[in-house]
Amino acid sequence: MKKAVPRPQRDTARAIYDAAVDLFHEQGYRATNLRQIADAVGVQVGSLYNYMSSKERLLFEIMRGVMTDLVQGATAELDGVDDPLERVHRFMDHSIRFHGHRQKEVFIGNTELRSLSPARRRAIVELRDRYQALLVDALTDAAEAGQVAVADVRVTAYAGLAICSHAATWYREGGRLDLDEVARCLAQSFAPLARPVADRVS
Amino acid sequence: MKKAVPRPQRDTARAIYDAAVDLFHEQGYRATNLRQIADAVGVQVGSLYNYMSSKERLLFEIMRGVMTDLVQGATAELDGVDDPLERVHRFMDHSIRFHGHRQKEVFIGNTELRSLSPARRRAIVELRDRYQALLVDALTDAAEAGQVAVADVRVTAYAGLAICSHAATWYREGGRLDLDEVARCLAQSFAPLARPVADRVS
DNA sequence: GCGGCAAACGAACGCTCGTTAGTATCCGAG
DNA sequence: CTCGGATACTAACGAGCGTTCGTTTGCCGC
Repeated sequence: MKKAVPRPQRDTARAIYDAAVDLFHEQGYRATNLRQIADAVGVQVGSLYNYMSSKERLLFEIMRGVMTDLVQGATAELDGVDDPLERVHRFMDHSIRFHGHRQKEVFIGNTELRSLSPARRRAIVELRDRYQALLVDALTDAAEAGQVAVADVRVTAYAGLAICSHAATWYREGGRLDLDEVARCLAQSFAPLARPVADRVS
Repeated sequence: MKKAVPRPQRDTARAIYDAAVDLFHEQGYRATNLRQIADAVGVQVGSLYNYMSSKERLLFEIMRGVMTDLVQGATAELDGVDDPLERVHRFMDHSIRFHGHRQKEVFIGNTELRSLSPARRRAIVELRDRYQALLVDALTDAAEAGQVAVADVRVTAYAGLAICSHAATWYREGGRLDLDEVARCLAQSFAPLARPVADRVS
């Protein structure tokens, strides 16, 4: 009677992941129900449970995946770079690009922390803290080396992180500027990386 | 049998508003149910409807209130100030303070746009656009006057706005720094407002 | 004192949602 | 050819939620 035929060549697990990313990004985790995800995949609700153990677990996988990639990417980017200010620059550049490329997942990661159980939230927060520490440390070194003058390293770092994560909310691929230009302009908007403007009036 | 006694001197409408701000901020709009709000107020669920027409309307009132105050406050702050760069400075300073003082409401305003019906969302977006335009315009003037060198005015403005709104997510009253210090440090982290550091290496 | 109104109560409705269970179908290994 | 494991389907449960409704209570002006 009904076609319980698995579509050939279809990776359902991946399709579920992608649909969840899209919908969580568009509507938020709480506002998205599993029937919407099932529809997007082209499957019945119950079938989702062949691939996941719970809705919250699905959210967690998304967040852990993107945060892990973010930490590893930034760490790799800084590897072998000694100059502190250059480290700050690399961090910002990589972060902005990452937030542009994986904007939906990053946005979910920044937004849905509250939707996780305490234990899972703790795991994500730990990744986030490791990521943020990379900038705080680089900035601290740069300040000690006299490369930048900041009133407070931690607060300044928050400003830099804000610039990066905010990009995930407004950047659109194919927009007026490409990611290269956006990354350059945003990085320069962060005071420690601003080129000294010789001709600046006062 | 039951005490249907209105507590004397109690402004229930205000109590509902305050409880909603707290809970929406802590848990998000979707994750908060009216029974929690009623509990916080000390009232039964049904009684809430003596003061509001719907849950979404309550959210809308919160968002409209804070966004209106933000636009008006920033506009007043810039009134009579002619120097473009000074306008940028005033905007940032006021915004950061506002985001610190009314962090819960502002956070809700930045976060729960998705939870509004299209018509209500449009009203809030319009307020937000007016607020953002203040910075974009000031920055444009400053660039044209040669006071700052920016690769792209709009993107640079987004960086400034990011710094302000992000403050609502991490600033805590009574923390290591008071709001004055935070405002000064954050504003200086925004490149157009960074003091030229004469002794900066390279 | 009495009538009316504001404000609160308790109970219920109707719907949505995450999750589970039992069953059917297909494919590949033996 | 047949058996078993993936994978999908249908159906349902049970809890939670926003909202409505009829009733009750107490205060205030007449």
